[in-house]
Amino acid sequence: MSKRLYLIDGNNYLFRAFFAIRGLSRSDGLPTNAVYGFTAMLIKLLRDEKPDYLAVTFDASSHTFRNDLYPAYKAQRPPMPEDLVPQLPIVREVVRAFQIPVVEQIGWEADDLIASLTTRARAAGMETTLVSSDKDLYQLVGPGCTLLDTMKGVRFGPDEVRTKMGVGPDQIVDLLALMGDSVDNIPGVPGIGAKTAAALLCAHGSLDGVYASIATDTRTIKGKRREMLIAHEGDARMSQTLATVRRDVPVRFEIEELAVAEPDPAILGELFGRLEFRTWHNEYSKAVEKEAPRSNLSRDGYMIVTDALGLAALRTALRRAKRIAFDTETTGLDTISAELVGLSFAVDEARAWYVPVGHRGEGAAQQLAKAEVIAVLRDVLEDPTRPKAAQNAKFDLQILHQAGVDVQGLDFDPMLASWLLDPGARSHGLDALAERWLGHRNIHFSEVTADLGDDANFSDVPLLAARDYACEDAQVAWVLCARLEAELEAQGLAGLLRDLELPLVAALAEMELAGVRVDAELLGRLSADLGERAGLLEARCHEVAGTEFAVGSPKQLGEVLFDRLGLASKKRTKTGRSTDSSVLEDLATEHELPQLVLDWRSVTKLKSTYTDVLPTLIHPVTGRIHGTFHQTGTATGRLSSSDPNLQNIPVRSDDGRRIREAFVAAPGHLLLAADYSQIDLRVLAHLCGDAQMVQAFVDRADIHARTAALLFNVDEADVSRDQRGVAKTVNFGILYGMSAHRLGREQGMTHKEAQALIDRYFARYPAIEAWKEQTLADGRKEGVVRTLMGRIRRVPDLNASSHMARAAAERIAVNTPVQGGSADIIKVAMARIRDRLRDSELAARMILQVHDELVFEVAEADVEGLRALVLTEMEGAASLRVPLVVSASAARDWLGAH
DNA sequence: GAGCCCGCGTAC
DNA sequence: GACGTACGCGGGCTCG
Repeated sequence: MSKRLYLIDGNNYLFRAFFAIRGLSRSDGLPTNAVYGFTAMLIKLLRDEKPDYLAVTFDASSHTFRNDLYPAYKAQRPPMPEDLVPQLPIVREVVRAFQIPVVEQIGWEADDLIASLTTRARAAGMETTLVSSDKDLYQLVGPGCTLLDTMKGVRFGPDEVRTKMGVGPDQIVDLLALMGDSVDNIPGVPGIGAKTAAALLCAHGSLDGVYASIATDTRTIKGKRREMLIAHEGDARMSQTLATVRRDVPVRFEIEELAVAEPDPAILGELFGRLEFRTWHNEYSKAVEKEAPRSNLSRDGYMIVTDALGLAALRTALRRAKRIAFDTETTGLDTISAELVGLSFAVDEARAWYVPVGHRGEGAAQQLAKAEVIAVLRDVLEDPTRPKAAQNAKFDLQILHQAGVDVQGLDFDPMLASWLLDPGARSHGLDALAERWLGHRNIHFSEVTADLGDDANFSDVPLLAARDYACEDAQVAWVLCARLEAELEAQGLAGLLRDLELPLVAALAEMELAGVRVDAELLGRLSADLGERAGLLEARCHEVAGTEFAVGSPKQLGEVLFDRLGLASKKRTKTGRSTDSSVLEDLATEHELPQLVLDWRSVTKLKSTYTDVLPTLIHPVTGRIHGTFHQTGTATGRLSSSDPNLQNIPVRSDDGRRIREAFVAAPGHLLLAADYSQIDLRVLAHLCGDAQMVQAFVDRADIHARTAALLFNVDEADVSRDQRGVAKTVNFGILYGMSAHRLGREQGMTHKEAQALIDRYFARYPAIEAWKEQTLADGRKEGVVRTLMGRIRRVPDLNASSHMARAAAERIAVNTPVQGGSADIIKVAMARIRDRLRDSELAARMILQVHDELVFEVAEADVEGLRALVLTEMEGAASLRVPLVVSASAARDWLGAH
């Protein structure tokens, strides 16, 4: 295939970009619209067309031979828009940053340079593409030369030119000579436009043909038109010269110098940063990071196992290893339906193996059968005395479980280790960890799957590429284990990983695989009901507002409430006036609309987030919903949940509770829900050791009533509902660092009263304040706060100079030991329950965790057996200064189990 | 039109 | 701005 040269008509594109994109400028006011549009074109061209040779041409000066011939040439041009002028040098800078030659020569127009380069390229056997929309350039179209309008996505060959202009490329000059060009101020012949000119040329072939015929042929050329042609022959002849591009300019570039070079992403990233083109800035800056040198990890020790001998050798190496890092490659991320494609193992920094078992296409014939591989490696994988490690081991455990292997002896997981070291860190992915800790850039998944089709997966990756990718993951995981283990030891976190987080991995893996059964029909009925009510409420909102508006748009709602109806805006958000529920509740006394909006929101929230979505997440194979529990999803030590989030299923409102009813047990089974009573306050009581608070829990008192009694100096038996409510708010407020301002607002009291209440709270529970102060002092000194079981969270802002940042950090520092301590406790319980269930005869599975609650699915006959086991393990998960109390009950559905 | 941020609301 | 931890929806803006 011949080489392809692309010549960009710089001025043409600059002007088009300028007018196509309006109002884009840098924050200091420098206009950047034309630069932006031009750059977008350039990037698109490079990506879509992948030129071999490329140059951008510009007009270098306003005076050319055409002005000598005809001083008025281009004289009518309006001056360049003043917003475009400062962008000219910037565009040149962008082009240079892309390593693309800028071709411009004094005394020549870009068109002449383009024509001359095209001529040379044609002689060299190249294909030229002119990137422009200028009709002057149509004359160059022909063999080996087409014109591309990237903005319209149209490529012009001779046929397209003929269709558009009515004449072929070789007649374009004569066409322009006759019709003229008002933009360039080429006179042409008055009275002859595009249509007439084309018709004349069709009839007579060329300008010369037209004038040769004029004397003899009075039939087709007659009247006024004939007179004008004769009178303006001079103009026509001159116009012809003006419109003809020169193909013989001594352009100071050899074609070879126009070869496309790889641009330096650092330069581009920096330039785009200055221009405030954020997306490109990020993209190229990221590319710079990716180009970081590979570390000294070697691929020399990567092996691929495709025969029995190799497999036996691998088995021997694994049996001799102190620690095995392994990884699974699969057809997808859905662990229910994903198929095992290959296994990789590393036993030290140098040696790694890849065992393909499920590749298709090329090389598939060589690979060992999955059953054979599993048969040979099973005893190593299932041997609890052989330490094994894997990045995000939960996934690999699930995949291997589906393949019939029950992995034992999980000993390390870099992802969990990284999270324990800094639970606030942005990413704990293998690639990020390799960069951060080893300065090593991993082969990215997209690199090995890049050239495969849309339906491709890892099983389509060629064996050698798969070997490198998979072995690297095992190798990097192995090295990270060694590195992070030392780090954990140094920070006193190794025990937390070993005794708490790792034992939890299998529990979570099994929970996710178990999934939860939902009643799709019930959800469907709920959706329909909610949808109907939403429609009625929306119509009523419009009616009451006196206008149609998007009820779900806080912006539009704000306009209706505050501008149209004149209600008072009480609260601001970063971008406007708040319409959140507290505001609407306040406004509800003044107008009917706020309450209608609140009702609409509640109904549509339930529908769009739960009843519409949950049925779509039912797995086709199991008929159940398999959410994900993230072990590294929070900064405090809690789990998080997604797809769906099973930890925020409604329970507080009546409508919400109907959704819980849709979470049901399988036939013959029940759901048992067991939840800790007041676990956060118990942890707080334990941490601070406050005598009063500890006594309240030892007495098994109602903590909120007891607090109210202390706050209001009444007998516990005489505490009113309101008093208990206030005490409850204060109890929780303390955990979160609530301000007196908010407490007052929520409880309808003055700021002063609220402050007095908080002061009295701390006076009654004096150790709480002392503990807070101690926690903050330790935090300031060490930069971290700790939970019961030694989990840490970094809180550098405890020493921040900004008052607001410091106050926020202080709330975090106080809340984290409490929230994290509760998380520690339930995690211990989960791991123990999982182990005990495994050894028991009970037909029961743990299926959900909601921070202080565990939900099990259990055969009806085993409910009592399970309840006893669960209560024992949950209440015994930690021994605190206060008892842990758990209540558990069972029912067909989750709502009933409370 | 995809991707992202924002406001909002659900849970503990 | 003012209460900690999450996830996820729809609206709407930016950028492509």
